[in-house]
This record gives sequence, C-alpha cells and structure tokens, in this order.
Amino acid sequence: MNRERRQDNRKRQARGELRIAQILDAAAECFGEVGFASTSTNAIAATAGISPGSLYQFFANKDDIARALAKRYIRLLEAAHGEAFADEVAKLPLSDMLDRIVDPIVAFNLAHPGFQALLADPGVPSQVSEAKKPLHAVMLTRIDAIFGVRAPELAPDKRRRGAEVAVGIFAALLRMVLAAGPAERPALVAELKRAVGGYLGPLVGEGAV
Amino acid sequence: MNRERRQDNRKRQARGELRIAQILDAAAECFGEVGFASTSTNAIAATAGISPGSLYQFFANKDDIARALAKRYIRLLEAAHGEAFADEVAKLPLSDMLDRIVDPIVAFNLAHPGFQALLADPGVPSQVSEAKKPLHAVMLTRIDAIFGVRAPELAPDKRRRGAEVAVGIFAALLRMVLAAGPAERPALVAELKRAVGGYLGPLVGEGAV
DNA sequence: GGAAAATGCGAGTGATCGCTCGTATTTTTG
DNA sequence: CAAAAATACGAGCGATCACTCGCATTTTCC
Repeated sequence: MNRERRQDNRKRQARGELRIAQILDAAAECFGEVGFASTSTNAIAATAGISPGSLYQFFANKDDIARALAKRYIRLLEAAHGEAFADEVAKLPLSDMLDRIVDPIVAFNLAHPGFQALLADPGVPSQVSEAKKPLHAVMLTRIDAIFGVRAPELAPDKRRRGAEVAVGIFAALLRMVLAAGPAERPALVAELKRAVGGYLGPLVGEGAV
Repeated sequence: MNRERRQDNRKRQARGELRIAQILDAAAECFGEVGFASTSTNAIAATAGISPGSLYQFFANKDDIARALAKRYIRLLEAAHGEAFADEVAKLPLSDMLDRIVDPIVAFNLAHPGFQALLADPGVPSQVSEAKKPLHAVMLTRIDAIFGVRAPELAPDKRRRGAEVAVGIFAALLRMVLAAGPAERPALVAELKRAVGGYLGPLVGEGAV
C-alpha cells in the first residue's frame, strides 16, 4: 500500500544501504539452502545478524525481499550479458561465438549461486518469477539477431523456436555445470558448447564444432 | 515409527484402496497447482472429498503422501521405460532409436502432468526427491548400454558424461514440450530429437539426423 | 544542542498448518 | 448376530510463521 511507498521514499542513511545489502546476502544464502517457501523471515534476519523488526524497516514483506534480490541479480547479469552479446560476436566463427557467450554467463552463475536457486524456484511468488521474463526475452532477441546475421533465409517461426530450444539446452546444461564439482566443470562446459553448437550448427549452415 | 508399520500392515478394504487412489489423485492435482510446500493436507483432504482425519487413516504424514505418489508415478513410468529401452532399440538407426525412446516418455508425461510437478519440485522432502534417483540411474545405464553397442571404443568417463548430458538435454526439452500448447508440440518434439540426436551423433559415429 | 528522522530491538499477535483424538458408522469375521 | 476391525468425521491442539508495536538508540539537519 502507501506504507510501501513511504518506505521507498524514505531517505536511507549509509548504514541503511549496508543493512539492505546484508539482508539480501542473507536471503540469497537462505533461499539457496532451503528454497523460498521454507525460508522464514526470522531466519533471514538472524542470518543477517539483525532483529525481525529491523528487517521490516527495509522491506514491506517476504515477497518484497525476493523481488529486490531478483532485481539485484538481474542488474548484475545484464552487465555480463553486455559482454556476452556485444554486436561483433554474431559474426565470429560458431565456436568462438560460443566461447564469448557461454563463458561470462557461466562465470556469473558460479559467482552468484543464489541466482539459479531463486529464479528457478517454482514456489517463488509470480511477481518474482516474472522478473526473469525480460531477461529471457533479451537472450532470445540476441540469438534471433545472430540468426539474422548467420542464417537470414531461415523462416521466422523456425528462428524463434531455434532460439528457444538453444536457450533451453543452454540453461539445462548450465545447471549441470553448477551442480558439478570444480574438477568436472571444464569438461562439462566443453560439452555444453558442443551441445549448443551442435544444435545451432545445422540451423546456421555450419558444421558441428 | 511402528505406528507407520501398523498402518502398512493394516488390512485394507476395497473402499480403503479406493480412498488411497482418490487421495493420491487429489495430491497430484494440488501439488501440480501450487507445489508441495504450499499444499496443505486439509486442502488435499478437501479435494479428495474427505475429512482431514480420514486422510491420516491411510497416510502417516504429508511426506508419506508425496512418497506414495512418487512411487505410483515411478511404477507407471517403468512400464513406459520398458517399451522405450527394449534390447533391440540400441541397434536401430539413430533417428529410429530416438523415436522409440522419446515418444513413449513424452506420452507418459503428457498423460501424467503431476509427475514433473512433483519430481522437479525442489521444495519436496529429500526422501521423495531421492525416489527419482533409481529412475535416473536406469536411464543412464540404458544409454550407457547403447554406447556400448554403438561406440564401444569410447572411454568410460566420456561415455558416462555423454549419457548424463544427453539425459539433461532430453529432460530440459521435455519440460518445454510439456509447457507448450498442443499446436507447438509436434514441432518441439522434432527439435528435441534433433537436439539429442545431434549431440549423440558425433559421439556414436553417425551423422546428424 | 536539540528536534526530527532513521535505525534498532524482540516479545507478542493473529493466522495457518500438520496432525490428533474421541467418537460414530460401516464392513468383515467367526 | 455380535465382536472386532476398518473407515469416517471434524473440532481443536501445539507449533510455526509473517508481520507488528512500543520503545530505545543513533544519525542527520538546522
């Protein structure tokens, strides 16, 4: 309500901004361990080292915390996407292109393990899960643009489906990479690139990697 | 504890078996709509058209319901796997093999929408999520056997990784197929086969499909 | 310095949920 | 037909959880 508004407009001190960051860190940790639904707000407060009351000085409710965390992740990830989908990558050879796209996104997810935990959790409120839609849309648009450069004759619906399937394969193998131990990771990343490249290759008129 | 034992050993009447089936159907419906954690046992009872007390005549607790539902699904799915991984399929041409394996599993998941909802829910208790491990292991073993027939020279670790990645791709695109509308489905199933076939082809020494 | 604003606390409130219990009804058994 | 077993009920208990409230402390602003 307007309580939430008042909270947004409230003038934060440096201490407050710090607390907000602490709370989001704590929430990421808790969500990652037991999921959104099973995480109590008191647990988040305890993990952040503050009292339950203080938590509500900065967030209107539990959903609000998840929403803010998702927003923070998306802001960070968009920077990584900037590197990954720079204009010139579309013209690179397929395997180079995959290196450029895949590596930064894998690095981001390794650096922020809570990201997948939150955004992939089906128990999360709809307002949060919808936060990743623009992200998904951006990836699809970028891949669509890549098709535009590398396979302009491809029909639009096949393009779109190809992009969605490629993203789906990528997301699935990314989860496997994150779940694997550090020793297994490089080989799995290679398989990820082989799989996505092998799927895109024929669509794009280029041999498998 | 032994309360649970007593319940297992209790002699069920026909009426009781029917109630159990009703309860599992209701649970599948509820879990599918809001997930395991957010489903209340009273809601399951109400959906099944019985009282909360009656529910506990047949199940020791909420986890027990999920476990029984998972067991039921796995029993059903194993029949589908029987068709999918019959011995002779390993020798079929790659695209025929994929038809034989993919189609019945897609059909099963379409017929039982609660299956993915339950087994993919991260909020589910560990005893339930571990129920799908044997399922996963069986799939890996079968695919490993296929490698044994079609690419016997492949190193064991590459074999294993190839099988896991193939299953990962399959599972991800299967979820996309289930999420898509009926109109999109056939094309997506075709892409699923193209993706898995395209990944397996080089490993198995066969051209893409 | 002093008022106002921001931050901090933690016991407490109301609601929800998993599950129990006493009891009533139906079915099986001998 | 009884006695026993299985099924059925639903109010309510104890625990948990999201969130509040009254009040104390710290920081900012003039």
